[in-house]
Amino acid sequence: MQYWLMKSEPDEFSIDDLQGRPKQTEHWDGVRNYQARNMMRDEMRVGDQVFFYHSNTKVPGIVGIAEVSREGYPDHTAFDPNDPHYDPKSDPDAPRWFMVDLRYVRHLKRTIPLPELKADPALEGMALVRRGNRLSVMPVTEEQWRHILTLE
DNA sequence: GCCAACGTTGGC
DNA sequence: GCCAACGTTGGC
Repeated sequence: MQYWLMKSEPDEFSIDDLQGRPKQTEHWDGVRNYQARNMMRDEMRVGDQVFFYHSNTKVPGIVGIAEVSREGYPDHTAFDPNDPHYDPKSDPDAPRWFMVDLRYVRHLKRTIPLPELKADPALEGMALVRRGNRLSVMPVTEEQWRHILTLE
């Protein structure tokens, strides 16, 4: 069992959107960063637990939990010229970008705001709180996972 | 809306 | 292979 954190702008796709999808499941498309791509393509496994993080919003923070329901497969939005995430360099025969499917698990009892995560000594070293971090998919250790759940 | 941090692109 | 220019992310 592995743990992850994935960011989304709630104006684009929120945890409420995920909860409202058929089977409470949606594919996580549009990631165009190689580090994040590699984790989705190579490392994430069905059943892995994911913190759902809202970025670029009034109160950025962890809002809930999802789980991986399908392992990495090609991100088809890269093939569609009409899609905002279109990438002409991604070929269906040699896809450059990958995604996973996530299934909604639950909301946290409250949003754990970013400043609180940053101020927490137990979370020092977590990728999320490192300066200038822009990764949209990152690993979370089991210790960090458990600790964050004590904060809700 | 501003802007720091960072990744990518492309000229050389 | 270097690095300046540029675009994007995302907190504030």
